[in-house]
Amino acid sequence: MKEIAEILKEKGLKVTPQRLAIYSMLKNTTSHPTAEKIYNTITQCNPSISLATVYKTLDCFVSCGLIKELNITCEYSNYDANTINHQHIMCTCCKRVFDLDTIDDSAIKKAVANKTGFIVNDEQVVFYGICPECQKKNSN
Amino acid sequence: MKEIAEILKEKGLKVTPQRLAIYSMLKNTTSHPTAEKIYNTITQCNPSISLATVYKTLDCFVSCGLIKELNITCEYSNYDANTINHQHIMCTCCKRVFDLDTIDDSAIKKAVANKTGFIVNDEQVVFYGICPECQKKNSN
DNA sequence: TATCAAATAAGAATTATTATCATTGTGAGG
DNA sequence: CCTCACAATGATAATAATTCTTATTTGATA
Repeated sequence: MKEIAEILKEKGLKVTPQRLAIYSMLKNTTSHPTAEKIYNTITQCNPSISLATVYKTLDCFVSCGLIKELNITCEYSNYDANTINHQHIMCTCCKRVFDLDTIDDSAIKKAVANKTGFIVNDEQVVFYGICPECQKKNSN
Repeated sequence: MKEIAEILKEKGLKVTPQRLAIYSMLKNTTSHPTAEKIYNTITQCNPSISLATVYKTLDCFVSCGLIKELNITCEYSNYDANTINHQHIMCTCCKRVFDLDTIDDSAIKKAVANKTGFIVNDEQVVFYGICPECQKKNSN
Protein backbone atom coordinates (compact mmCIF):
# COMPACT_ATOMS: atom_id res chain seq x y z
CA MET A 1 0.00 0.00 0.00
CA LYS A 2 2.84 2.37 0.84
CA GLU A 3 4.35 1.54 -2.51
CA ILE A 4 1.26 2.77 -4.37
CA ALA A 5 1.34 6.02 -2.42
CA GLU A 6 4.95 6.45 -3.52
CA ILE A 7 4.01 5.92 -7.16
CA LEU A 8 1.25 8.51 -6.93
CA LYS A 9 3.58 11.03 -5.28
CA GLU A 10 6.21 10.50 -7.97
CA LYS A 11 3.59 11.43 -10.55
CA GLY A 12 2.76 14.57 -8.60
CA LEU A 13 -0.64 13.28 -7.55
CA LYS A 14 -2.13 13.68 -4.11
CA VAL A 15 -2.62 10.46 -2.23
CA THR A 16 -6.27 9.84 -1.46
CA PRO A 17 -8.07 6.71 -0.29
CA GLN A 18 -10.05 6.65 -3.54
CA ARG A 19 -6.92 6.67 -5.67
CA LEU A 20 -5.27 4.03 -3.55
CA ALA A 21 -8.34 1.84 -3.78
CA ILE A 22 -8.72 2.19 -7.53
CA TYR A 23 -5.07 1.68 -8.34
CA SER A 24 -4.68 -1.23 -5.99
CA MET A 25 -7.79 -2.88 -7.37
CA LEU A 26 -6.47 -2.54 -10.92
CA LYS A 27 -3.04 -3.81 -9.93
CA ASN A 28 -4.58 -6.89 -8.40
CA THR A 29 -6.72 -8.06 -11.25
CA THR A 30 -6.13 -9.36 -14.75
CA SER A 31 -9.76 -8.84 -15.71
CA HIS A 32 -9.53 -5.49 -17.51
CA PRO A 33 -12.58 -4.06 -15.75
CA THR A 34 -14.78 -1.23 -16.97
CA ALA A 35 -15.29 1.96 -14.97
CA GLU A 36 -18.66 0.62 -13.82
CA LYS A 37 -17.12 -2.66 -12.67
CA ILE A 38 -14.37 -0.81 -10.81
CA TYR A 39 -16.98 1.38 -9.14
CA ASN A 40 -19.01 -1.63 -8.05
CA THR A 41 -15.98 -3.35 -6.61
CA ILE A 42 -14.67 -0.29 -4.78
CA THR A 43 -18.02 0.58 -3.21
CA GLN A 44 -17.90 -2.68 -1.30
CA CYS A 45 -15.10 -1.33 0.91
CA ASN A 46 -15.54 2.36 0.23
CA PRO A 47 -19.30 2.88 -0.04
CA SER A 48 -19.14 6.66 -0.31
CA ILE A 49 -17.08 6.83 -3.50
CA SER A 50 -18.71 8.55 -6.44
CA LEU A 51 -18.82 7.14 -9.96
CA ALA A 52 -17.61 10.51 -11.21
CA THR A 53 -14.53 10.15 -9.05
CA VAL A 54 -13.85 6.76 -10.57
CA TYR A 55 -13.99 8.22 -14.07
CA LYS A 56 -11.87 11.22 -13.11
CA THR A 57 -9.31 9.08 -11.35
CA LEU A 58 -9.08 6.73 -14.32
CA ASP A 59 -8.57 9.66 -16.69
CA CYS A 60 -5.93 11.04 -14.42
CA PHE A 61 -4.11 7.68 -14.21
CA VAL A 62 -4.27 7.32 -18.00
CA SER A 63 -2.89 10.84 -18.55
CA CYS A 64 0.11 10.21 -16.40
CA GLY A 65 0.74 6.75 -17.82
CA LEU A 66 -0.10 4.78 -14.68
CA ILE A 67 -2.70 2.66 -16.48
CA LYS A 68 -3.89 2.07 -20.03
CA GLU A 69 -7.32 2.51 -21.53
CA LEU A 70 -8.27 -0.27 -23.93
CA ASN A 71 -10.58 0.34 -26.87
CA ILE A 72 -11.68 -3.20 -27.37
CA THR A 73 -15.38 -2.67 -27.91
CA CYS A 74 -17.18 0.48 -28.90
CA GLU A 75 -19.59 0.26 -25.98
CA TYR A 76 -17.26 0.99 -23.09
CA SER A 77 -13.60 1.26 -22.12
CA ASN A 78 -11.60 -1.34 -20.27
CA TYR A 79 -8.68 -0.43 -18.03
CA ASP A 80 -5.42 -2.21 -17.47
CA ALA A 81 -2.75 -1.43 -14.88
CA ASN A 82 -0.23 -3.49 -16.84
CA THR A 83 1.30 -0.77 -18.98
CA ILE A 84 3.91 -3.00 -20.56
CA ASN A 85 2.86 -3.46 -24.16
CA HIS A 86 0.95 -6.71 -24.59
CA GLN A 87 -1.85 -8.13 -26.65
CA HIS A 88 -5.43 -8.98 -25.72
CA ILE A 89 -8.04 -11.46 -26.78
CA MET A 90 -11.72 -10.87 -26.17
CA CYS A 91 -14.54 -13.38 -26.15
CA THR A 92 -17.35 -11.82 -28.16
CA CYS A 93 -19.79 -14.04 -26.31
CA CYS A 94 -19.05 -13.43 -22.60
CA LYS A 95 -17.14 -10.17 -23.26
CA ARG A 96 -14.21 -11.19 -21.09
CA VAL A 97 -10.78 -9.88 -22.04
CA PHE A 98 -7.64 -11.94 -21.54
CA ASP A 99 -3.95 -11.13 -21.78
CA LEU A 100 -1.71 -12.66 -24.37
CA ASP A 101 2.02 -13.06 -24.05
CA THR A 102 3.98 -10.10 -25.17
CA ILE A 103 5.20 -10.33 -28.72
CA ASP A 104 8.10 -8.04 -29.46
CA ASP A 105 7.05 -5.95 -32.43
CA SER A 106 9.37 -3.01 -32.07
CA ALA A 107 10.61 -3.76 -35.59
CA ILE A 108 7.10 -3.48 -37.02
CA LYS A 109 6.52 -0.30 -35.06
CA LYS A 110 9.70 1.21 -36.45
CA ALA A 111 8.77 0.15 -39.98
CA VAL A 112 5.33 1.74 -39.59
CA ALA A 113 6.91 4.98 -38.36
CA ASN A 114 9.35 5.07 -41.27
CA LYS A 115 6.73 4.38 -43.87
CA THR A 116 4.07 6.80 -42.61
CA GLY A 117 6.12 9.59 -41.08
CA PHE A 118 4.07 9.23 -37.90
CA ILE A 119 5.56 9.52 -34.46
CA VAL A 120 4.20 6.23 -33.17
CA ASN A 121 3.41 6.41 -29.46
CA ASP A 122 1.22 3.46 -28.80
CA GLU A 123 -0.41 0.44 -30.30
CA GLN A 124 -3.22 -1.96 -29.59
CA VAL A 125 -3.57 -5.52 -30.79
CA VAL A 126 -6.82 -7.33 -30.08
CA PHE A 127 -8.04 -10.70 -31.22
CA TYR A 128 -11.74 -11.50 -31.13
CA GLY A 129 -13.25 -14.96 -30.86
CA ILE A 130 -15.08 -17.46 -28.70
CA CYS A 131 -13.45 -18.67 -25.51
CA PRO A 132 -13.35 -22.37 -24.61
CA GLU A 133 -16.03 -21.97 -21.92
CA CYS A 134 -18.47 -20.32 -24.29
CA GLN A 135 -17.74 -22.93 -26.94
CA LYS A 136 -18.77 -25.57 -24.43
CA LYS A 137 -21.88 -23.66 -23.36
CA ASN A 138 -22.97 -23.09 -26.94
CA SER A 139 -22.62 -26.73 -27.88
CA ASN A 140 -25.03 -27.76 -25.11
CA MET B 1 -24.37 0.65 -58.77
CA LYS B 2 -25.95 -2.53 -60.10
CA GLU B 3 -23.07 -4.40 -58.57
CA ILE B 4 -23.88 -3.17 -55.07
CA ALA B 5 -27.52 -4.21 -55.51
CA GLU B 6 -26.30 -7.69 -56.41
CA ILE B 7 -24.13 -7.86 -53.32
CA LEU B 8 -27.05 -6.87 -51.10
CA LYS B 9 -29.33 -9.45 -52.72
CA GLU B 10 -26.74 -12.17 -52.26
CA LYS B 11 -26.77 -11.38 -48.55
CA GLY B 12 -30.57 -11.64 -48.51
CA LEU B 13 -31.02 -7.92 -47.93
CA LYS B 14 -33.61 -5.77 -49.64
CA VAL B 15 -32.20 -3.20 -51.97
CA THR B 16 -33.13 0.30 -50.83
CA PRO B 17 -31.76 3.68 -51.86
CA GLN B 18 -30.50 4.24 -48.33
CA ARG B 19 -28.50 1.02 -48.34
CA LEU B 20 -27.11 1.70 -51.79
CA ALA B 21 -26.08 5.18 -50.74
CA ILE B 22 -24.38 4.08 -47.53
CA TYR B 23 -22.55 1.13 -49.03
CA SER B 24 -21.43 3.05 -52.06
CA MET B 25 -20.21 5.92 -49.92
CA LEU B 26 -18.18 3.54 -47.76
CA LYS B 27 -16.78 1.73 -50.79
CA ASN B 28 -15.56 5.01 -52.23
CA THR B 29 -13.66 6.36 -49.28
CA THR B 30 -10.55 5.41 -47.35
CA SER B 31 -11.42 7.75 -44.51
CA HIS B 32 -13.05 5.28 -42.06
CA PRO B 33 -15.97 7.60 -41.29
CA THR B 34 -18.14 7.59 -38.19
CA ALA B 35 -21.92 7.04 -38.35
CA GLU B 36 -22.41 10.78 -37.93
CA LYS B 37 -20.01 11.56 -40.79
CA ILE B 38 -21.73 9.03 -43.04
CA TYR B 39 -25.08 10.57 -42.17
CA ASN B 40 -23.85 14.08 -42.99
CA THR B 41 -22.45 12.97 -46.32
CA ILE B 42 -25.51 10.99 -47.34
CA THR B 43 -27.96 13.76 -46.50
CA GLN B 44 -26.39 15.93 -49.17
CA CYS B 45 -27.91 13.72 -51.89
CA ASN B 46 -30.58 12.02 -49.84
CA PRO B 47 -31.87 14.68 -47.43
CA SER B 48 -34.68 12.58 -46.00
CA ILE B 49 -32.52 9.79 -44.58
CA SER B 50 -32.70 9.29 -40.82
CA LEU B 51 -29.70 8.93 -38.54
CA ALA B 52 -31.36 5.87 -37.02
CA THR B 53 -31.44 4.28 -40.46
CA VAL B 54 -27.74 4.91 -40.85
CA TYR B 55 -27.05 3.14 -37.57
CA LYS B 56 -29.34 0.25 -38.40
CA THR B 57 -27.92 -0.13 -41.86
CA LEU B 58 -24.37 -0.12 -40.53
CA ASP B 59 -25.27 -2.77 -37.93
CA CYS B 60 -26.88 -4.81 -40.62
CA PHE B 61 -23.84 -4.55 -42.90
CA VAL B 62 -21.54 -5.47 -40.04
CA SER B 63 -23.66 -8.51 -39.12
CA CYS B 64 -23.52 -9.89 -42.61
CA GLY B 65 -19.84 -9.14 -43.06
CA LEU B 66 -20.21 -6.46 -45.70
CA ILE B 67 -18.25 -3.91 -43.67
CA LYS B 68 -16.18 -3.83 -40.50
CA GLU B 69 -16.63 -1.80 -37.37
CA LEU B 70 -13.38 -0.44 -35.97
CA ASN B 71 -12.86 0.12 -32.24
CA ILE B 72 -10.12 2.64 -32.47
CA THR B 73 -11.26 5.17 -29.90
CA CYS B 74 -13.73 4.82 -27.09
CA GLU B 75 -15.77 7.81 -28.23
CA TYR B 76 -17.29 6.49 -31.42
CA SER B 77 -17.06 3.70 -34.00
CA ASN B 78 -15.44 3.97 -37.39
CA TYR B 79 -16.57 1.90 -40.35
CA ASP B 80 -14.56 0.37 -43.16
CA ALA B 81 -15.84 -1.31 -46.30
CA ASN B 82 -12.47 -2.94 -46.83
CA THR B 83 -13.06 -6.24 -45.06
CA ILE B 84 -9.70 -7.72 -46.00
CA ASN B 85 -7.66 -7.83 -42.82
CA HIS B 86 -5.39 -4.84 -42.58
CA GLN B 87 -3.93 -2.55 -39.94
CA HIS B 88 -4.73 1.02 -39.05
CA ILE B 89 -2.89 4.01 -37.69
CA MET B 90 -4.68 6.86 -36.01
CA CYS B 91 -3.44 10.38 -35.38
CA THR B 92 -4.37 11.22 -31.79
CA CYS B 93 -4.23 14.88 -32.70
CA CYS B 94 -6.49 15.23 -35.78
CA LYS B 95 -8.25 11.89 -35.15
CA ARG B 96 -7.81 10.71 -38.73
CA VAL B 97 -7.41 7.00 -39.36
CA PHE B 98 -5.17 5.66 -42.13
CA ASP B 99 -4.72 2.22 -43.62
CA LEU B 100 -1.50 0.31 -43.33
CA ASP B 101 -0.40 -2.39 -45.70
CA THR B 102 -1.66 -5.81 -44.93
CA ILE B 103 0.76 -7.90 -42.94
CA ASP B 104 0.16 -11.61 -43.13
CA ASP B 105 -0.19 -12.79 -39.59
CA SER B 106 -2.12 -16.00 -40.07
CA ALA B 107 0.70 -17.77 -38.24
CA ILE B 108 0.30 -15.54 -35.18
CA LYS B 109 -3.46 -16.00 -35.30
CA LYS B 110 -3.07 -19.79 -35.39
CA ALA B 111 -0.57 -19.66 -32.52
CA VAL B 112 -2.99 -17.57 -30.47
CA ALA B 113 -5.81 -20.02 -31.16
CA ASN B 114 -3.66 -23.00 -30.16
CA LYS B 115 -2.43 -21.40 -26.98
CA THR B 116 -5.77 -20.08 -25.74
CA GLY B 117 -8.29 -22.58 -27.09
CA PHE B 118 -10.23 -19.69 -28.58
CA ILE B 119 -11.90 -19.87 -31.96
CA VAL B 120 -10.30 -16.71 -33.34
CA ASN B 121 -12.63 -14.90 -35.71
CA ASP B 122 -11.18 -11.47 -36.04
CA GLU B 123 -8.42 -9.17 -35.03
CA GLN B 124 -7.62 -5.51 -34.89
CA VAL B 125 -4.24 -3.84 -34.94
CA VAL B 126 -4.08 -0.11 -34.38
CA PHE B 127 -1.09 2.15 -33.96
CA TYR B 128 -1.52 5.55 -32.35
CA GLY B 129 0.67 8.55 -32.92
CA ILE B 130 1.04 11.99 -34.50
CA CYS B 131 0.74 12.33 -38.26
CA PRO B 132 3.27 14.38 -40.25
CA GLU B 133 0.78 17.22 -40.79
CA CYS B 134 0.06 17.60 -37.10
CA GLN B 135 3.76 17.41 -36.29
CA LYS B 136 4.28 20.39 -38.60
CA LYS B 137 1.33 22.30 -37.14
CA ASN B 138 2.48 21.69 -33.59
CA SER B 139 6.01 22.90 -34.28
CA ASN B 140 4.70 26.26 -35.48
C1' DT C 1 -51.10 -5.10 -59.24
C1' DA C 2 -52.04 -6.67 -54.40
C1' DT C 3 -49.90 -8.36 -50.45
C1' DC C 4 -46.91 -8.54 -46.57
C1' DA C 5 -42.75 -8.70 -44.31
C1' DA C 6 -38.96 -5.80 -44.02
C1' DA C 7 -37.17 -1.17 -43.96
C1' DT C 8 -37.62 3.68 -42.90
C1' DA C 9 -38.31 8.28 -40.42
C1' DA C 10 -38.91 10.75 -36.41
C1' DG C 11 -38.08 11.37 -32.15
C1' DA C 12 -38.08 9.46 -27.37
C1' DA C 13 -35.17 6.68 -24.47
C1' DT C 14 -30.99 4.69 -22.89
C1' DT C 15 -26.14 4.24 -21.67
C1' DA C 16 -21.54 5.59 -20.99
C1' DT C 17 -19.11 9.45 -19.95
C1' DT C 18 -18.21 14.40 -18.80
C1' DA C 19 -19.15 18.89 -16.66
C1' DT C 20 -20.55 21.74 -12.80
C1' DC C 21 -20.09 23.30 -8.37
C1' DA C 22 -20.33 23.28 -3.51
C1' DT C 23 -17.86 20.80 0.02
C1' DT C 24 -14.00 18.30 1.87
C1' DG C 25 -9.26 16.65 2.48
C1' DT C 26 -4.28 16.68 1.49
C1' DG C 27 0.14 18.21 2.31
C1' DA C 28 3.51 22.13 2.14
C1' DG C 29 5.08 25.95 4.83
C1' DG C 30 5.06 28.36 9.00
C1' DC D 1 1.13 20.68 15.11
C1' DC D 2 -1.82 24.17 12.60
C1' DT D 3 -3.29 26.61 8.86
C1' DC D 4 -4.37 27.53 4.29
C1' DA D 5 -4.49 27.08 -0.68
C1' DC D 6 -5.78 24.38 -3.87
C1' DA D 7 -6.60 19.83 -5.57
C1' DA D 8 -9.87 16.09 -5.10
C1' DT D 9 -14.39 14.48 -4.12
C1' DG D 10 -19.53 13.66 -4.26
C1' DA D 11 -23.89 14.57 -6.07
C1' DT D 12 -26.19 15.34 -9.81
C1' DA D 13 -27.13 17.70 -14.18
C1' DA D 14 -25.67 17.60 -18.88
C1' DT D 15 -23.96 15.60 -23.06
C1' DA D 16 -23.01 12.50 -26.92
C1' DA D 17 -23.35 8.30 -29.20
C1' DT D 18 -26.34 4.82 -29.98
C1' DT D 19 -30.70 2.12 -29.59
C1' DC D 20 -35.63 1.61 -29.20
C1' DT D 21 -40.47 2.44 -30.47
C1' DT D 22 -44.09 3.04 -33.49
C1' DA D 23 -46.54 4.49 -37.34
C1' DT D 24 -45.75 4.62 -42.17
C1' DT D 25 -43.68 3.33 -46.49
C1' DT D 26 -41.37 0.33 -49.69
C1' DG D 27 -39.46 -3.71 -52.27
C1' DA D 28 -40.02 -8.34 -53.77
C1' DT D 29 -42.96 -11.99 -54.73
C1' DA D 30 -47.31 -14.17 -56.12
